[in-house]
Amino acid sequence: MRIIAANAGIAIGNVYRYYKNKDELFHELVQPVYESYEANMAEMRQKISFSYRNDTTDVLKYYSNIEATLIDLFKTFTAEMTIVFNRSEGTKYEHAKPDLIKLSFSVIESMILKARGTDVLNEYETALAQMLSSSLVEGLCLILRDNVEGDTYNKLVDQLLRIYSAGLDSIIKQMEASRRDQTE
Amino acid sequence: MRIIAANAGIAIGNVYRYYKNKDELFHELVQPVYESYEANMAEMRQKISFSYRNDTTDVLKYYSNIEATLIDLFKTFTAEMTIVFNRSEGTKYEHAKPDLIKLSFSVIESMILKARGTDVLNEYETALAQMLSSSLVEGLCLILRDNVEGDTYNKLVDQLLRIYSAGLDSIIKQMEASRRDQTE
Amino acid sequence: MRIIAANAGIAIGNVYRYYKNKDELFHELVQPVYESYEANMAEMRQKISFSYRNDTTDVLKYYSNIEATLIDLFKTFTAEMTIVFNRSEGTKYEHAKPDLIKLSFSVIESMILKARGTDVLNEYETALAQMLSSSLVEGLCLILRDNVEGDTYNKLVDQLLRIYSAGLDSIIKQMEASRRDQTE
Amino acid sequence: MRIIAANAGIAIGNVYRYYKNKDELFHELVQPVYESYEANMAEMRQKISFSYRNDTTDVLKYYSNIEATLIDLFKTFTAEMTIVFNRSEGTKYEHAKPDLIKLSFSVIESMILKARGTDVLNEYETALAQMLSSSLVEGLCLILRDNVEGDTYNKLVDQLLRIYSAGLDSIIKQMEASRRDQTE
DNA sequence: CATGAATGAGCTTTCATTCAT
DNA sequence: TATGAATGAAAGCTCATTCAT
Repeated sequence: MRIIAANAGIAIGNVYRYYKNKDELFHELVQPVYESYEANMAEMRQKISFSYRNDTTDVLKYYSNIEATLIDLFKTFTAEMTIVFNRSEGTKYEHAKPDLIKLSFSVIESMILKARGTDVLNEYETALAQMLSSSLVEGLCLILRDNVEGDTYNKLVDQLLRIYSAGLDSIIKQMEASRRDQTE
Repeated sequence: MRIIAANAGIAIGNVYRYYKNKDELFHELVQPVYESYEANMAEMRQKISFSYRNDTTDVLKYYSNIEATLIDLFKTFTAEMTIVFNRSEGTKYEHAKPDLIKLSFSVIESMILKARGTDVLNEYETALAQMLSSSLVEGLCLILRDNVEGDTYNKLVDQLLRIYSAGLDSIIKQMEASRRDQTE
Repeated sequence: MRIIAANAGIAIGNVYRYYKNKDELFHELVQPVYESYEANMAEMRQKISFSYRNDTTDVLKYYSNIEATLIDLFKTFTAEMTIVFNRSEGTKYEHAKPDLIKLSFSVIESMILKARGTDVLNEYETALAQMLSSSLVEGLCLILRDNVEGDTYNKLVDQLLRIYSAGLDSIIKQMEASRRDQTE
Repeated sequence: MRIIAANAGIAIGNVYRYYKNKDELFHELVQPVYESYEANMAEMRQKISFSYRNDTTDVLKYYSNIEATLIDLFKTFTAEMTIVFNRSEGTKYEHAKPDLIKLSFSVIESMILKARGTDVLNEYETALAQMLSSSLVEGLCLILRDNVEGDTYNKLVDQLLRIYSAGLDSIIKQMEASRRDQTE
């Protein structure tokens, strides 16, 4: 609190005029960004569940959605989003990153289920989907964390998404092939 | 220290019978694992620099090496390696993960340089190589962090490496193509 | 306690077989020496009060008595007596040195009273007697503290007593002279 | 620190606003007084070594110098000087009293050497000079410790110095006499 | 009897928080 | 409103004391 006050160029006591305590200061800072993130997440979930019902499976499209949202948020609130994603253990924001991973997981999951023609993922498939979604999200976080310039941002996110998309494609094809083999 | 003692089910004073202070407890725990990791890193660096001189560029092979080493260490010392990789800010272990990323970076760098026929990466290529190496290492960390069972470990790491390898291949091909275009 | 046990060459726990706690160990060590000292003090007080009544004023004789007693005790129990005289603040032995000083004071006091022909010391005389007695005792303590060899012990104590005795004599004579002046 | 804070009537945390830690509190208190003392000691040493070269041996004069210095310091900083002289074991001030004793010793030593016509003190003479200097210094400390009023201060110190001076004189004469006996 | 691992009260120090000015 | 001196809970650490072996 001393350091925060010093950086703000005000007296320590004065911080408490605007924020009841350290916790409130933290929330007041992160809350609006987090709410914006949550709203976008809800929208994305809806879009994705809609496209399921309409049998569209263009993965890249969903990810582009997520991408645009995140890039926007990160560009505007880099520090806050970094806190939400990487420094929120023990706060109510700690589920932010896991939520994004869950969303990503559900997309990958439905693709695998379609490819395999089954209803439930087996143990390995679950681990695989979990790994892909979390490493992808982690990768996106890294890009956003390390790159200041906007143009590079977009290019790198595109590259990463393309890599994961291609990787997922090949995994799906593999699965479809092995499914045909088993059927014959 | 109180919490550690409580978790260990012993009195706080007793912790100090076995570890001189909080710092020593930390190092005593992490040091041997870290040393093992450093030794493996040194070996990997040698192998990689050797293969450079002999013009072998089978990326997968290097990554398999790194993979095997890390998997071994993480399997045996999951908690300690997690600390070294994710909780070592402000300690002498903090460069462990960056070092691995640097190693990965140098592999990717040399591949790009060969494909482009140049000596130095431009700004975007640097950002790309940085992104690929750090997201790959982060992905490996995630797998190792989240998966207990040994067999799944290996399969997932293989998958991730295959994805990045394929992604890198396509990027390289793209670059070679654009190079030919420029030359003609 | 650890250090004491280590010096004694026994385990820490074993110390508590013989001494209930640190306080008791301290008292058990110092008590007998202190009692011996107290007994001697009582005796000296009696002798001195006896000689008062019999109008003997050979100061040196009383001091020789105190001297012999202290030398004996210090020679036999150097460490313990040093504790009693110099390291007993906050314990029941803390009055040991003040008591000796008081005794010495009472001797000097009675000599001054006789020389001045009065019943009570004035403020300056009190301070003087206090200074002489305490510095003498302190001097004796120093000799006993710093000198190991017995023979030197005695010679130095003799020297110091002679100096203070002569000093006292000259002060007394001064006082008697100024008394005569005032009377005439 | 709790006790110091309690005695000061403030909270423990507040002590650390004014003193970085316990050590600094101690030094901040004692340092200026100690420096003043050291400066005076240096001056005294110079004066004494000068008078040696000029064959003046008026002991009383040197002691008066020391006396005036100490009285001044003790009067102004009674508590601090008491700490420097009696409570400084294990700190950098612990040599303060020994230094004063050494100075006093060197004065007495040179007087004895002159009286004896020798170059080096024998064992007994060393012990005697040591005893006289340390008991004198201790006596001065006692006066300064116990007496608040300034006038009494000076008178008592004068008395003590006169006693030791006279005692030293008689010892010196004794030595000169025994020297003549040996020569004849 | 002897041992030393285990205990926990109490120490110095830090830092979020309060409140008189 | 703004200030920063004052507060005290809690952290790391020490050491006299206990107790199972």
